[in-house]
Amino acid sequence: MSSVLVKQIFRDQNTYLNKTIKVSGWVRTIRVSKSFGFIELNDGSFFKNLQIVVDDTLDNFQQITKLPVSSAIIVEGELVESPGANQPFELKAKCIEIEGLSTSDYPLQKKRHSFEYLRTIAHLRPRSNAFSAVFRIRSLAAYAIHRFFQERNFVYVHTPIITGSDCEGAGEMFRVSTLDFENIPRDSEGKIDFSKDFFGKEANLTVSGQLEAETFCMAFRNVYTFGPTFRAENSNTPRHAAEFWMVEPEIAFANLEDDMILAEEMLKYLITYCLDNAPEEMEFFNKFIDKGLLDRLDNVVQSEFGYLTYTEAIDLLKKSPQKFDYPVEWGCDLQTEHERYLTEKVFKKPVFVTGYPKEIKAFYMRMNEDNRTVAAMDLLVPGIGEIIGGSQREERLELLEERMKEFQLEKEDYWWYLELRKYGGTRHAGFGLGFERAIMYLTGITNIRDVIPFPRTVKSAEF
RNA sequence: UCCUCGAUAGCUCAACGGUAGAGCACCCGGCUGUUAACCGGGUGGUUGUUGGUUCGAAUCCAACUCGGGGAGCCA
Repeated sequence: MSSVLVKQIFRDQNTYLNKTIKVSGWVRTIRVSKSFGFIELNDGSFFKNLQIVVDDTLDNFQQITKLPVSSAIIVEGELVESPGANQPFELKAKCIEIEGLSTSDYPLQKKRHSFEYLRTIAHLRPRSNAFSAVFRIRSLAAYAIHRFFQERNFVYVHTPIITGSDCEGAGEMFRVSTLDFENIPRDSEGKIDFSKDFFGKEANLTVSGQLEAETFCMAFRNVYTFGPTFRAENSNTPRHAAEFWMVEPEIAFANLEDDMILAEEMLKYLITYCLDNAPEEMEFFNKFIDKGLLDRLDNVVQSEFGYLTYTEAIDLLKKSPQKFDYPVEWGCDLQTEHERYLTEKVFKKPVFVTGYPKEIKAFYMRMNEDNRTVAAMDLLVPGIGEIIGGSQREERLELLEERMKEFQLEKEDYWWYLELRKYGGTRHAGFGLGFERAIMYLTGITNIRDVIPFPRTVKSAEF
């Protein structure tokens, strides 16, 4: 007899009810009396457990009742309606085979553990309810990203993880090198001789696939990247990791408005997909992690996102009755407290801020008519802050070169990027979505370390 | 990197200058429909590390390590 997945049983119970079936999984908990007992079995396919009823007609009943938590077993029995209130059906075991024993010092107990503790046992935490839910959502969300773009004929580009161009100034980078640290080659000026290194030049882990994505954008029109990204910043916050995943679409013949429409549709698609395909997990988050989660997500899906310009935002903040620690002045970057005020207090939903002063944004962003702001947008969401940053790209070669000069960037280092403007460059735009921040927003989990299977952060790369 | 709070049993916490405790977990026993099952008993500690103050330190002080929260940087 072949095994049935617990998810199949829950989704299609009429097919299996009153039939003899076989399931396999791990013991989450056992409750026993003298001659009968209950096992909660989780087989990994589904968030919920299947209740197994055992009694002393089983020839290994004594052994079964003493199984340590997390033992792996194979159960054959009849699926029947359950008289208990907490489950619609249960499996009356006829035969239980022990696949793999656990031991009584198994660290996960059947009570609530702190996220801090679970982080110290990252190899076991996917077996807990919360992380089982988080990582199934992460998987579904990744799939939803691909579906969203593929349905719209976007081409998925694998931009390089190792990059030779120190582009963008998007952040501190991790160096990639095979040089012998004990014996570093030097040139005649005493500087490190990277011509002796593996790539014959300095190389780093990517901080963004955007510049490479733009090359494919000019060939495939609409493209996206989805992969790991690295920042070597000494950030110690619940929202930053050294290794994280980013989604970066890039669209041709498009302006900033098209970019924002795409971002809004993508986020709504992502939320809807997870609500539709993992209702049990989403209910769990709503019940145990963040009581207002489902209401908030529903609100996001239903409502139009807010829009305002940076200049309007500054005016709003200046008129605000709320006192801020940092002064508000046109030309300054918005502080976290300002962003939170806008998205949490004023709009109470996701809000796009556009048209930032050129001095505080990257060189590739398109100059506006006023010659002092650029066509940039940040999407701010309640509880997380900035979740998306994007812009229309500067397609006018002279203006782009001028901006690079202001940023003291060498034209030669960006020769291929500049050629995109030379050979039939078009209006184009794109954005970056922090995948983990999206997962945090979807689940209500407040620490990025708890939405990454094995998080890498400052002073931490265990597992 | 800065500010701030914390570290006591496997886990979550109490004890706040005078013999280190509870709940859960775990072990033993009981229980014929449990739901973080229940009832009875038991095991379990160099109080993060190092140094200092004191007759006496989990408790006061200092440094370090690690962790939480806030800020900066950003996604």
